[in-house]
Amino acid sequence: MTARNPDAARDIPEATVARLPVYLRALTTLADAGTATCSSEELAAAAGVNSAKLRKDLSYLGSYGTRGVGYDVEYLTYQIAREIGVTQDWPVVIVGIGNLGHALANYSGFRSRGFRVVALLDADPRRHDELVAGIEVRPFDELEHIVVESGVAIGVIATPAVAAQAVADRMVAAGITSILNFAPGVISVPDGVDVRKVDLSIELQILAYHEQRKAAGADAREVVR
Amino acid sequence: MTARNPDAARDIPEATVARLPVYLRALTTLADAGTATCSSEELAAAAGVNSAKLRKDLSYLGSYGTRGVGYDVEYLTYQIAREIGVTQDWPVVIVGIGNLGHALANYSGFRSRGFRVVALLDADPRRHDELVAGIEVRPFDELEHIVVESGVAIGVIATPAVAAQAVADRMVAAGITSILNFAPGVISVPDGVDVRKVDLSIELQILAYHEQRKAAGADAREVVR
DNA sequence: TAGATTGTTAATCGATTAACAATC
DNA sequence: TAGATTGTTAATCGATTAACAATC
Repeated sequence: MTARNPDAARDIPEATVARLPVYLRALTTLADAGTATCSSEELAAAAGVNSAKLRKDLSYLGSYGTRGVGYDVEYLTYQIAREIGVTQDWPVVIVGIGNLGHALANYSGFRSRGFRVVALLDADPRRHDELVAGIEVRPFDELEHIVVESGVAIGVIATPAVAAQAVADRMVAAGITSILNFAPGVISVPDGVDVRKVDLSIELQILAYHEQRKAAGADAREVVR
Repeated sequence: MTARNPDAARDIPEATVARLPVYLRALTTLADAGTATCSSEELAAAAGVNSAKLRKDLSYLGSYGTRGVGYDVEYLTYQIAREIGVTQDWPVVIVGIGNLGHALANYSGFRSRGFRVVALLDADPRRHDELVAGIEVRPFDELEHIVVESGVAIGVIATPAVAAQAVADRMVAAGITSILNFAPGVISVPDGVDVRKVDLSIELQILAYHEQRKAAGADAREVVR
């Protein structure tokens, strides 16, 4: 291996990192619409942020725009993709091929956005050998083997909550260092392993909180009227 | 309607609101394990945050703990549920019954966490009358009717990206004021409507960014060795 | 050159954290 | 009372934003 990307150490704020994929998606939309160049104002609108924030975010990556002109869509797309690390595909395993696992395996955006599903694993023998999105479902015990063979660094957990911690432990032991967890509840992992969590009912509850306050305001106005 | 919840106006920071559902989940876990009382330290551990943050968050709701003792699990559960607004069920419609819509409709955590799926809608006639999770899939055109009849305030979009904006527009016109969007891409809505977005490939790209930096560090160490 | 737009500065705002007085 | 733990304060840290000098 060679020494590369020496400025990878330059640290980009976490809030900015979380928006880079949003910019990438917005740039793709612009490119599909035939746009070759865009201003920070246009790109910000497409991404749903304000332009000051966009420019500040991009400034952490470097100077990829032209004053008075804007950004070259293709060039900026490449620079952001490179910074995120999705100029090549990352091999991914999905564990838990229930309803959600099916949906994830079939998600076509995967491939086009820097990821390649190399294996679908499930502990239930009744699911084995089934084809999902053209990929055979294999026993969970093959995890270690697959991680080593395919150089998998990222794992997706789509199991029921009770199984999630055990799956995470096995993933970490096998060498996986990034986990996307769709199972409800907290999983704990050693330092150096990143976990991101997607929880449907948490998202809905956050909406419910705001919804309740809107309703409370409406009630109050109703009473006054 | 009666005037209620006068302190609903007291504003709770957004970061705190986003964690309240996490605390609720952690409390449920503790209750299931038979725990009647817990310290901020224990609850924080179960929720995956530090205890100072937990206490600060809870302080926005009121004083529901006992110094020297801790929190009564059942009482705190109720107080947080009340604050979030999930002491009764919110009716929800899901639009787009593909793989993901199926998974969402079948998600059992829905019902137990304050939500009730009242309708599944899809624009494709071939999906109509199909039963998903015991609920009949109905034409998208019934949206307005269902929203009014069932008093739906929260809508879930699980359609392909191209349809998402049109669905959102119809939802807003029908009176929905909170949207959970699983379709990739930005949707725009008027002020007063809340949108939360769940995007699989964005989550994976955030993991990829950190993964790449771990790999870069390993490379550098490799070269030095 | 004149107009446009970036990249950066500096002020402001919000979130986190440690420490500890209050109090059970 | 002594020990434990909350609720709050205040300091710190990180994120957002407006404004504008730099520059195409």
